[in-house]
Amino acid sequence: MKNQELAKIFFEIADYLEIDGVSFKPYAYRKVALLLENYKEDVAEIYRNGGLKALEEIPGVGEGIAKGIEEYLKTGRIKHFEDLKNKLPLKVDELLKVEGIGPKKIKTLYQKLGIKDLKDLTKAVKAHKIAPLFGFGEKTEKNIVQGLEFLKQNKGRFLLGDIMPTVKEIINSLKKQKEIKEISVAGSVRRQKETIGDIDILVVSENSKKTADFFVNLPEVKKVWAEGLTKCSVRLKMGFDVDLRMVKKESFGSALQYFTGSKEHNIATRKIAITKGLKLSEYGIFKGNKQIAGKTEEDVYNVLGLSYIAPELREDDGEIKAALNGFLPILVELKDIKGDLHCHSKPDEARHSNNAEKLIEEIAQKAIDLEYEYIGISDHTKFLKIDDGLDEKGLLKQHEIIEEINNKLKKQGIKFIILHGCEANILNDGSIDIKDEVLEKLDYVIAGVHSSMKMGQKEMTDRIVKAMQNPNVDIISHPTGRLINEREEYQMDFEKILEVAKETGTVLEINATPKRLDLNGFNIRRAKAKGIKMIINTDSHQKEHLSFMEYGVGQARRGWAEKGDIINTLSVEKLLDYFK
DNA sequence: GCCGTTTTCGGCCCGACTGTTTTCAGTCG
Repeated sequence: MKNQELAKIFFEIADYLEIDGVSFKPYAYRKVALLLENYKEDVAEIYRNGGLKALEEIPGVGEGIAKGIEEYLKTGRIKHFEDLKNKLPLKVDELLKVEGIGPKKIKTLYQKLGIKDLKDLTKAVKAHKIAPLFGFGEKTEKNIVQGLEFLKQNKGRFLLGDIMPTVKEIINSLKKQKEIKEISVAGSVRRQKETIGDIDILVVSENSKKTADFFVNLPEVKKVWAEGLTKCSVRLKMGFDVDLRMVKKESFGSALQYFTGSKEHNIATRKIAITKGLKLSEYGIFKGNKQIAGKTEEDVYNVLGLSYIAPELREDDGEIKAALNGFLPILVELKDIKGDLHCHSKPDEARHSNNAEKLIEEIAQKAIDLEYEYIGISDHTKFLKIDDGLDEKGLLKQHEIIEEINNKLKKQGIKFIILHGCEANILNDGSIDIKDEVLEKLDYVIAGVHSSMKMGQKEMTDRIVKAMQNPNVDIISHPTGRLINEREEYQMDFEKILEVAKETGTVLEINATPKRLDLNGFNIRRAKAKGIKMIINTDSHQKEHLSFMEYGVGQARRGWAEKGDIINTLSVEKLLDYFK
């Protein structure tokens, strides 16, 4: 899609304009770039169908940007952008990543020292050329050194699922402190973003000094950046930073709203405040000097004339309008989930063990502890030899084992059932690696791509379409194949996949494994818009992984999914009915 | 450059902190 390419260009144009001291235009370009990054329709398609006029229908796109898009689609470049680059031949995006330097400093550094990229900058600080510059100084130079150092060792953002257990531990430790009256995590963790930069925790404390001391001395803490009565910053042993912010009781709601973000959502809410003659900040909503709201988030939204917006929706992507009109979805919740259908019973370390029955019983017990009504065993199949995939014979044997365990549970009077499925392989030609007469005997069939992931768009689309058209295939696992920070999505026509899923009633998986989260929020929203049913599965390879469910639910919520969109909120009878 | 239940022109989010200044610009979240 040209969307991403254009988004990148518009972000860079915004940076260049900012360096050039142009005001307001950067804001306009960034807004469009942000929108295009995740825009559901291909701009090339929009232009083909409706020309410039259609482009201007896109929110944030006016005459100027529409012409820019047209020029790029026709010639592959935008003259305005090329001119800016020629005027200031810098690696802007690279330099902006250095903490402490922004557009203005970049311009000075280029004009006075000819610094064009990180390499030049590193050389300049080593030669102590920065400090003597007008408007700079010793401290600034030192900060740049630190910024460069951090950039070098910074491995990028952390996976939500990797940091969440630690965050919960810290919150629980803090909750036990008597002087803490209110506590919540904020930031992108609260919005359930798939990757996280750092953590913000908000508290109301009756004894800030005591709370601060307790926090910086937690066993998870490796290094303390700052300790104060309103803010403490630490780095954890795991490598990410946590800020504890202590706020006043009467501002807790507005502070939580502010620190939860997103930034774009905050800007939008503040603009609404302005139209009502009010001012919204992290301290509250003010009419003149008088605070009229701020104790709870609900108050903040209500005073703005909005219904309460769940944190997962706060991306300025339509939620404000929906809240104004009372059209917000009632999002699916973890407690709505009645079972998990993607569980492997052959954990890596026990791949060749003979106690299959015991392993399945353990998974079932874990699911019972989670108050599920059912669990589905879905091991890999024979094409994946390295994963000890089951062949037809193995699947039938497993079927008997599961039946036995179910009988045992029944005798014990436990109202819980183990369903039997598999995660079969979609081969290159779209066929399934297990015979249909065996697939038919299973309660359900998941099919997924596990090989030849780099095939071309048409081939891959045809391959998955053919699998969905197999009447025995109920669910497509991790539909796009992406691995966060590791691997891109398959090349495929996702719109086409969605259409065929709708036609065939195929369920698309929301895979809750932290590095997958596939479908992600964006694609979930596209699928929902088409009326496609989804299922949230953990793809667990050991029983502890069943707890990944919360991250899948988080993505579903980011994708505006409601209970009715997710089939594992159904009772087992209705679920099996659906598969039929 | 975009946009309009305040405007087709005149606006465009808010506050804290830092480091450089001597009242403030730049950066960050």
